Amino acid sequence: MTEFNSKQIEIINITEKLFAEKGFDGTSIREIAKAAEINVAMVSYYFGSKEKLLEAIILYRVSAFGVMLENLQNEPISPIEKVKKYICFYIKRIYENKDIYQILHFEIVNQKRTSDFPFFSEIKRKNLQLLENIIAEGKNSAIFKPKCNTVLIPTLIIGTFSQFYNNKKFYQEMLNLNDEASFEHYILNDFIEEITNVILGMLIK
Amino acid sequence: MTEFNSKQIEIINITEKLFAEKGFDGTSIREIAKAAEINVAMVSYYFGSKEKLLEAIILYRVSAFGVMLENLQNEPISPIEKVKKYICFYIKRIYENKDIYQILHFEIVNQKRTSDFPFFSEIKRKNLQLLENIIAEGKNSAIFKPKCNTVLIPTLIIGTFSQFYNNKKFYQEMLNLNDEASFEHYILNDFIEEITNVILGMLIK
DNA sequence: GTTTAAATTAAACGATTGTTTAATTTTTGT
DNA sequence: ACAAAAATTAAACAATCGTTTAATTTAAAC
Repeated sequence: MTEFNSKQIEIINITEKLFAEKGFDGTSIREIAKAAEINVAMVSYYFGSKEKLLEAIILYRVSAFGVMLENLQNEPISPIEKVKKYICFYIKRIYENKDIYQILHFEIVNQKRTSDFPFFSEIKRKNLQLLENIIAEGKNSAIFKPKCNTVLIPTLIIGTFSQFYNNKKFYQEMLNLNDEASFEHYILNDFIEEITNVILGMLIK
Repeated sequence: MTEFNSKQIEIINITEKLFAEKGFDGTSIREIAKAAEINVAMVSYYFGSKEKLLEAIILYRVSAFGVMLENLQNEPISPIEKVKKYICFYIKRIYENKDIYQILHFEIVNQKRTSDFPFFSEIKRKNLQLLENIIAEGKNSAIFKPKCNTVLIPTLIIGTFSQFYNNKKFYQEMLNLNDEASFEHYILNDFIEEITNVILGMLIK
C-alpha cells in the first residue's frame, strides 16, 4: 500500500517519540524539525501536513501489528499454554510499542480530531477473536470454566500495563526498581507472570 | 487552604471537561471563555494563567478525594466484604471523576509540564495502604492466600476501567450497549462484579 | 555534460496562541 | 448617595503556530 522512504521513516520514528511524550498538540513542527535535523518545510513536503504525519505514524506502526499469532491456535499445546503464550506475546508487543499505544490512547479519547481507526479496531477484534477461540477450546476440553467474560481480558492486560507503565516513578519507588534495567526486568518477568496468574485464575476451574 | 468562589468553580468545571476532551494543549483560553461565557481576560484574572488554571482544577478535584474509606477498616465485616466494598467504592469514584482522571493520566505521562503531584501520590499511597491492611487481615484469618501481589490491584482496577471507558465505542458495539444508560448500568453492575471476581480470585485460597 | 526532477533551504504568510493593558461597569461598604 | 474595590470588557501585545513560497542545491536521467 503506502510506502515510506528511509527519510520519512526517520521522521516518523522521531516524531512518534515526541508525540508520545508531549502529545500531538504539545509538539510543534519546529520541534520535530529540530529533533530530526530537517527543515520545517520538509514535514509538509513529505507528509502534506502535521495531521497527516500523525496518520502516517499510526498507519506505519499499526500495520506492522497485522500478523500476530494466527498459527498459535493450531499449535499442538494445551489451551492453558496457548493462553500463556498469548499473554506473553501481547504484553511484550505493548511494551515494545508503548509510544504508539500512548498516542493511540490519546487520539481515541480526543474529541478534536474525529479520527476513527477502522484498521486498529479491526486488529482489536481479530485479537479478541483469537483469544475467544482458544478459550472455547479450553471450555470444550472442560479445563476452563463454562462461564467467563472473555471480552474484558485484553482490556485488563493493556489497561493494567498502561497504568503500570505510566506511573513508572510511583511503582519504581514502591517496588524498589531503581534503575531502568530492573524495571524492564520486572515487566518482562514478574509482571507477565502476575497477569498470567490473574487471567488463568479467571479461566481455570 | 486555597478556596474558590462560585465563579471560579464554574470555570473549573467547564474547563475540566474541555481539558479531558481535547487535552490541555488542545484547548485555547478563547474556547474556555466561550464555553464559560466569560471574557478571555478572566482566566488570567482569576487564576493567573492557563497552567495555573490546570493546577487549580487538579487541586480542587483531588483534594476532595482525601477522606475515603478510612472507617472501612474498622467495620465489623469480613475481609472479603471489605474488599468488595473497596472495589465498588473505588470504581464508582473513578467513574464519577473520569474527567480529572483523564487529565491526570495525560499530565503524569506528559514530559512538557514537569508537574509532579505529591498530594496525588500521597492519596495513591494511602489508598494502597488501606487495601494492604485489609488483605493482611484476610491473611491472618487464613481466608486469603499467604502470597499475593497487592501492589498491582489498584493498578488493575483503574487500568482496566480506563481502558474500558476510553474504548467506549468499541465495547458498546461488542456488548450491545447501544445507549448511554445501558453502558452506565453495565459499568456500575456487571463491570464492578467482574472486577470483584477477578480480584477475589487472586486473593481467596 | 546538459537537462530534468527531487530535495532542501530561508523567509514570509496569515492565523492563533496566552497574556496584558487601560477603560468601563458593577458591586460593596459606609 | 458616595467612594472604594472588584469584576468585566474590548483591544492590543509579542510570540508562536502550521503552512506556503520561491530560490537554491543535490541527484538522476539521458
